[in-house]
Parts: sequence; structure tokens; C-alpha cells
Amino acid sequence: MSEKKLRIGELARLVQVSQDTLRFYEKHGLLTPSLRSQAGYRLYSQADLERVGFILSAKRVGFTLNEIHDLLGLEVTKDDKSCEDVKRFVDEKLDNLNQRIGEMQRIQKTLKTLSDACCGGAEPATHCTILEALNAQAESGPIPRRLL
Amino acid sequence: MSEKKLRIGELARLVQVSQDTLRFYEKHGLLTPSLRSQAGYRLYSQADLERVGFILSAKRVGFTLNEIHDLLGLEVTKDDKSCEDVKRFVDEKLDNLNQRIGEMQRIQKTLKTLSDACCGGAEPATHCTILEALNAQAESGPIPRRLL
DNA sequence: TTAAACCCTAGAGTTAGGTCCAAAGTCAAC
DNA sequence: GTTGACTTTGGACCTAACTCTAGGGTTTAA
Ligand SMILES: [Zn+2]
Ligand SMILES: [Zn+2]
Ligand SMILES: [Zn+2]
Ligand SMILES: [Zn+2]
Repeated sequence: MSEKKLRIGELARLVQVSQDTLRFYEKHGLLTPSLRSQAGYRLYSQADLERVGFILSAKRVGFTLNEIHDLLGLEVTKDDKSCEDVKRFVDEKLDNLNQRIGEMQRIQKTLKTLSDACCGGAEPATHCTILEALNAQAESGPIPRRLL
Repeated sequence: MSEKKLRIGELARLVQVSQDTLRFYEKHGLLTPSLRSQAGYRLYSQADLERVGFILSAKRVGFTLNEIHDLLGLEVTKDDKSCEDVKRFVDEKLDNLNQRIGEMQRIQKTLKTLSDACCGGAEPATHCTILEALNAQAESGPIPRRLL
């Protein structure tokens, strides 16, 4: 019982990207289907499917395809690298990630504060607290610190 | 005592972007210096400085320039909009942000787990747990669920 | 009064990450 | 045995967000 292989269209539908994108990832060494059919059709395994998942996840959180490539490709040079090297690479990404999460949380707080302060009513937004805050600088005053 | 104005080079140095980038932001309506000198030099106010800060912050957390433009530009159409509209816009971004933060935290966990499991030693990484995990799929096994 | 270090505009070029053909082969079903 | 939905390749094209170049004006300090 060999596992079910997916053709490119099926995989594309499954993970919600275009076939072109999958071929693009292949061209850039991120995802090579584990098999081809007689006719040359790409056949993707479950492992390939999960790999796409990883790629898309990493992409959504802001890794570039190059970084993802490096992450996935660490093993190619494994004989030249020490555990120390590999760990450093991952830890670097991790630091980066932590910083970005922190920044996002700050912006989140800002937006939340703004949103909470707005009445959300149906009348024209001429008095809207959100607009006032965002717009403070247009009146030549500084943007309130809580916005930054 | 009018406030100190910055020329483009000073501002660029201060916020660590190129002068071209500042001019680019201007061309796209994100940041218009509040004043020009006799000679046509851009003069940026403290408010302008803070606006750049906001732009860069928002950018770092993954807003596109278009989104930032919309955020900053809400007030232009304020007479056509209700508080409800404005609040909805912000809440939408907020949802988006929350989702992305969640995803980043998942990846963070993954990387942390990997990093913690690696010995970090100086010997060749042929046995490295990180590489084994990332590479599980290359041996046709699935990537461990904790990686996704 | 001239050299160095700034600034201006317009417009071309670049990179990442796709997206869209065109021409042709393949496979299932009717 | 042909229609229709799939697939292949190669290459042109696209958008976002810069980045660079050319050709010129300005400011300041020696
Ligand atoms: Zn209101
Ligand atoms: Zn409001
Ligand atoms: Zn080790
Ligand atoms: Zn290791």
C-alpha cells in the first residue's frame, strides 16, 4: 500500500496556492516533488504536502523564500557544519522572530486602544477619536506617544 | 522658538533609511514634509519624524505601504465615513494582526523546540537533531507534526 | 571663490515573489 | 477517436518597494 500521490492541481487546491507558485518554488529549490509519472507529471507525496505547509507557514510569518530555503537546506552542507553552526542559525531566526512578535504586539496594543476609544456609531466620522489620533500630526502637533 | 527642522539627510540618518526611500514615501503620499526651504529643500518637523516612525513600525510588522497609506489617510474621506466604517477598518487590521501573531508564535515554538533539542556542540552536524527534524521528509517520512 | 558636502527632479533599473501566456503532450470519458 | 480537463516547458510580464543615475542647483567653510 504505497501512499496516495497528488498531482499539481490537487496539491494546489489543497494548500490554496497556484500551480505556478508550486512550480516556482520548485525552480527555486524549495520543493521538488518526490516523483514524476511516466508522462512527466509531478507527483507529490504526503511529505511534500507537509513541506509546502511549512513553507507557507514560514512565509506567512515573514520569512523570505531565501531564508526558508536556508532553513530547509541546512542538511545539504551538514558535513561542513557543526551543531553549533546549525543551532546558531536557528537561534538567529528565533531572535529575529521574537523581536518582530514584540513589535507586532506593540502595534496591536495601539490599534486596540484606538479601536476601543471609538464609539463605532453610524454618524459621520468627523469627530472620530481614531482619526483624531492618527491625524494629530497633520495639525502640527506630535502623534500621541501611545501611537508609536 | 520654532522647532528644529531636519533636512532629508539628517532625517534619513536618524531613522536609518535612505533619502531615496523618504522621497519615495513622499511620492506615494505617505509622508510629505511640512515645509520646503527657499531653495526647495525638504524640511521635516518633529511630527514628520514621528510619522516616519509610525510608518517604519507598521512596515516592520508587515503592513504594506498601501495599508499604511490607508491607515494614515483615513481622515481625507472622513466626511464620507461613519465611526463604524473607521472602526471596522481598524478592527480588520487588528484581526489580521492577531492571526499573524498567533502564527508567528507557533513557528517560534517550533524553532525553540528544535534549538533546545540541539546539543550545540562543535562536532560535525551529521547527527544534529535540528537537521534530522527538518530533514525527516527527505527520507520520505513526514515532518514531525511539531514542525508545522 | 572654489571645493566638499549637501540637496533637487525625472526617470531607468533592480529584486522578490509571483502570474500569465503559448504550444504541445496526456488521460478519462463518452 | 474525439472532447475536455488535466499536465508540461519556456519565457514574457507584473507589482511592491525600493535603488541608482544623470544633470543640475545650494550651502558652508577654507
Ligand atoms: Zn464616533
Ligand atoms: Zn470613531
Ligand atoms: Zn549535536
Ligand atoms: Zn544539533
